[in-house]
Amino acid sequence: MELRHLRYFIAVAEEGRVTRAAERLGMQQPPLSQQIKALERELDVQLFRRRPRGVELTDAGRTLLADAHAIFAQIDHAFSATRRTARGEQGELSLGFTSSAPFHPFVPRVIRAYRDAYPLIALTLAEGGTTELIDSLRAERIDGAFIRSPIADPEGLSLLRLPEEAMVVALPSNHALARRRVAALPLKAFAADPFIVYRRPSGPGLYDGIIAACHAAGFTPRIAQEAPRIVSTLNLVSAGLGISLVPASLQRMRMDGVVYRRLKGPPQPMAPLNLATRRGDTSAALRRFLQSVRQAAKDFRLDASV
Amino acid sequence: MELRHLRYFIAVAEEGRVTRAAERLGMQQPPLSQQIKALERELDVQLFRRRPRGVELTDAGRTLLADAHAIFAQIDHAFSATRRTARGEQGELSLGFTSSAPFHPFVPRVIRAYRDAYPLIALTLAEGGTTELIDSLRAERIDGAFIRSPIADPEGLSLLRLPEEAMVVALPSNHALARRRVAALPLKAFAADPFIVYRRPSGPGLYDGIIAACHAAGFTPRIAQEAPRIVSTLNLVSAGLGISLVPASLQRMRMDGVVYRRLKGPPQPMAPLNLATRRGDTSAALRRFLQSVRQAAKDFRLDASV
DNA sequence: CGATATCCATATTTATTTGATATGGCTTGT
DNA sequence: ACAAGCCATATCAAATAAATATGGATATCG
Repeated sequence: MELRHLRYFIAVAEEGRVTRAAERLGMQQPPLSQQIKALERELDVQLFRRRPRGVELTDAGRTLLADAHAIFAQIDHAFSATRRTARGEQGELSLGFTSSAPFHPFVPRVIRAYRDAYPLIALTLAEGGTTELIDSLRAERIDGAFIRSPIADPEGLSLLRLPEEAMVVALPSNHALARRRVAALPLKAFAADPFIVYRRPSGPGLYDGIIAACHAAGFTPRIAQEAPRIVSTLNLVSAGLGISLVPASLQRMRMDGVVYRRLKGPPQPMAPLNLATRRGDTSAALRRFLQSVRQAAKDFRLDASV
Repeated sequence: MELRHLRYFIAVAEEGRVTRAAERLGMQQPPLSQQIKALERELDVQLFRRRPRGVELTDAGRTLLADAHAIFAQIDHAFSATRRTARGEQGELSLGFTSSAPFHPFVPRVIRAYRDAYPLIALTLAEGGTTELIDSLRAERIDGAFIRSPIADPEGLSLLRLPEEAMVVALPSNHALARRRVAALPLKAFAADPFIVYRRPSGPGLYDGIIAACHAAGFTPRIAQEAPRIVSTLNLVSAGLGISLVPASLQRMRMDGVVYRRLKGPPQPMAPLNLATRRGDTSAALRRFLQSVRQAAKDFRLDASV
């Protein structure tokens, strides 16, 4: 059985005569008669009654005709779904976030834009630690990950730099400098404070940037604690264990006992934002997402410069 | 596009290598590669990524694979539905009844047997006057009709005689003979009574049989009323307008003011039962139904003789 | 590290199958 | 009775699918 048989069958059934159906199909009558007969032979069912003035569907033929239309409709559907998938307009995309990434306004903005542009993509979002995200990326459990810092071993991965943001200092609210109602403080003012830093088990994280900024400010910070995630550093600050430098967008996370102050540079330590993907990932959905990300980054910088 | 392309595509997708898929399909590798490429060209979509160790589905290919299975499932379904229809195991059948027919135990029995044997046939049942039923039959609104009497113009129709039943007399309950608690009475006892007979606008109906029986009993009945349906004669009997002869099965219709008495023949007037169908109706569903009817008639006569 | 095996792609030839042409038989309407 | 319309069959031509032969790329093994 081939689709040709069904196509011919439909034409004959609808026209009621083989000759006219052959015209409609752009062919001659005899081969059409043969193909219809071949279909009947394969099904072992008489589909038409041959009448002097044409042919007439049998009950069985009527049954087949109804289903034949449905079959072609389904094939059309399958084809357009396949094409949409190839164009990246349909399918699935899994994205990961490190805990602080969603605070950066760029991230929710690009997700929103992408969802609006490609509503047929089923988007899966997952939060996780940077190391875990990179593993998931390599294992193809996710297709992209918003992370802060560059990664130690970029082998096979590709990193897209996104707009970075300033860091601010998070102080316990009973800190001497927290009482003063100033908008910004120089980094050097915290030379004596214990620092709580975010450093993941392997790799640099934001750690190096902070140390470097302190050095540039003329002191070596005293590291009191290390926390595995940026968000958890705030808990330690709140407990009064020290101060911390966190991305400015974290200020949206209001927390009892924590006060934020901008840093009056230079040096102005910055928190990067990156999108990690697999190098050589051919997924069209991802390709579209990267387009959206690049566009959003351009728009974002434009907004910021205004 | 032909189904061949989809068949080949499924084989390659499932095997993961063209060579092995070709073996499974009983063909060589090069033509298979070509057909896959032809499918990709028609869709204008890359379905596989060629790898050194085989081929790998793209996202678009995965989409198509899922749908391809569904397409073949639907085709299988269409084919078996067509075959079932051809065998008369699936489809539709419309039957008509004259009002008194369903009282004859044969009729519900054969309907039940047929429904049990062919549950996939959607059965439509309709009641109507004999003339109306015959018209419906000719117009192909129904496929068969259970009627009592032979029909005037059997042109193009076929009549199957079914087990006939005795007629009984229906008396008003205040009739002199109704008071006497006898099981059966001779027809001659009603020589003086006004008769209510069933006669349809055209054609003989049961009328002729009744008249003939009376003549055989030695009198000419006095016709007081004619009623268009057998059942409505009972209303007239109940009203005391006369007596009527009705099929014995009508006794199941208990009616205030009506008493039934068997007739002590000879002569014993009989009520026939017939199944009318279109001559040359090729419907397999009808063919099966006629089989069931013939079988049921055989069983019925066997039961009666026991 | 070179040799080999594996696998897919391309080119060419062969085989199959589809479609076209010619023709005949049947039914209906004039 | 004859002509027109329609489908079936037989034969021939064309298109297309499949087979064979071969080459190129990449991993596997000695």
